[in-house]
Amino acid sequence: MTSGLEPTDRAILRELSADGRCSFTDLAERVGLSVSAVHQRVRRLEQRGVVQGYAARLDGDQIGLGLTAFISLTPTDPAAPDDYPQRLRHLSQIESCYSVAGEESYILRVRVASPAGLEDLLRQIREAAKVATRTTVVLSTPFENRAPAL
Amino acid sequence: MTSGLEPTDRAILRELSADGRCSFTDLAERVGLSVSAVHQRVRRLEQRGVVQGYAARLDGDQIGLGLTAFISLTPTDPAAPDDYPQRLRHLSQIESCYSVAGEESYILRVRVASPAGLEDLLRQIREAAKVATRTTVVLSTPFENRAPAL
DNA sequence: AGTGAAAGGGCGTAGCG
DNA sequence: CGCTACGCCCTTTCACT
Repeated sequence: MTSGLEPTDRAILRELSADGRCSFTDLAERVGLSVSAVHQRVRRLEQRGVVQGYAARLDGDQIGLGLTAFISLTPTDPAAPDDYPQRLRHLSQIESCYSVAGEESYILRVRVASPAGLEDLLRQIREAAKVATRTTVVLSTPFENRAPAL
Repeated sequence: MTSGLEPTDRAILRELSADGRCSFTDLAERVGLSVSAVHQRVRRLEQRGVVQGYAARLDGDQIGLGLTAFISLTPTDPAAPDDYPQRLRHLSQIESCYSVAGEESYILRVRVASPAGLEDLLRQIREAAKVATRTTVVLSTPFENRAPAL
């Protein structure tokens, strides 16, 4: 049980992680298979949900979202129902939401335009979810979202 | 100064964030432009570095990397040079590396197969970078890497 | 499950408004 | 900077192995 994934599929996933817009023709060449065989395998990987989708990676500075931060959430009312993701989903500045073990309950990764935008977002988060927040500002990002080790 | 980005470009980026493999023909239809005009704009966005690339989003469980964690780094030797990203880059389990303000110096997002894999990775990180680590294990991921608010 | 061929459509460059 | 035009390449399917 290595992960129920064949070497060929892993090679395909490696390529698509590095270049999500790679053509089937190139893909076929790189993994040493015919075009139609690769096509079939990619469709199966998509249907099984191994490939959940494709996304462009954008430069935060250039799209006017130059400030990244991590926000840890601690519930203020221990009796409240745990529906925080639902309560926070509408805030589009929150790009990722993780439920975690440890002192805090959730970790959010957010992107905003400025300190003022961060202040505003924190206010909205506290209001929507009734939580205490702890914020860690990102100064720079040496690397991000690298391709996983397949 | 909204961000030096035209509404049309923002529309294109929104589409490519949601579906990175979207054809130029579809893209043109959705943003209300001709195919070649869209093509030209996308090329410019790529050249300017606004679009840094395209990647497939993979299901961690199904690729044998079902355990995600955040690892905070604190230097043990205050006099050591700050070249931690260089020292850690070769560890492919580390998908993201952020330099942060606050008590710790760096936050890493990592993906491993199991608790044993996490233990092994922590050992390698301490060895390579001479740092103290604080690890927060992810229990579940309500949402991740959503398209930014353009 | 992989191959090869064939039909259809998208890609990408060119030239012009 | 956007549109039309056109040739090439890629995508997608099908019958065969």
